[in-house]
Amino acid sequence: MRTNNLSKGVCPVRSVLDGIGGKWSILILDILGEKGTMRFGEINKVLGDISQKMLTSTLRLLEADGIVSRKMYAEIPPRVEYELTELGRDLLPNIRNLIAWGHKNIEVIQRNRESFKKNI
Amino acid sequence: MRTNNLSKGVCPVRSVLDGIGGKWSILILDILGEKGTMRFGEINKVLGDISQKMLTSTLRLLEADGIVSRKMYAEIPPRVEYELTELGRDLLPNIRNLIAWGHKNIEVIQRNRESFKKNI
DNA sequence: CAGTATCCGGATGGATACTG
DNA sequence: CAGTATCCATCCGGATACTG
Repeated sequence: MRTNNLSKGVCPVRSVLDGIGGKWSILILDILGEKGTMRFGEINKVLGDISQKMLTSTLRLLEADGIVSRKMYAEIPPRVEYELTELGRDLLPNIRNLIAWGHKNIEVIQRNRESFKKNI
Repeated sequence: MRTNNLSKGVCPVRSVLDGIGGKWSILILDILGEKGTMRFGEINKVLGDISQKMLTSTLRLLEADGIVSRKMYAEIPPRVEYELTELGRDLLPNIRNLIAWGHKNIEVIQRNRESFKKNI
């Protein structure tokens, strides 16, 4: 399926993974998968320490890939709702597995990091 | 399990995901999982367009987490071999699933990106 | 061979102010 | 409310040169 050359031109999967490999994408997908539909401010609040700028650009990226949908309501004040598309819901289990793995192994990894620091 | 607050202090899983969320980590884990044991130069060659610097630092990061092991042989010229640890092999299926998902949906995503660009 | 050291440009990401 | 625009510091990552 894959050749033994992973350079960018030969392995286009990299461009896909780059999209969801961003600093915030996984978190956003996870929380959207859990809540179903969320407003901009709601996501912003749940994530806690993301800036408006990063949230906007990450949502745009996911929207461009067709992983997240964006619905704007012509109201005052404006309301914008985000949710996973079918593609996004298909991706979700993979994300969830990764997060679950992280949870399961977080103590081990933190110990590994500690002992690695000492053996320098 | 998880609260509704994903900020860094509250959700330590983020630090774990940050490690494997690097630009090259997924690729390296995948290829190591396939080949079993690889030398530095071999990985460098397969990845094609990674710099020595990035390969070194990514390998160090994965090593610190205990996901990759590093064995150095006192020879001239030196030989260093990398392979997945048990923890790394446990992580591998998740990585593989993500890559498989990327392969499966790459055409759709590329089309989505195209049409998104036009509708601006 | 498998790195380390250094330099450097560009991308990333935060803070702030402003707008429909 | 949900952004956009701008400025700015930091980090990322490539190129190059050097070393055990």
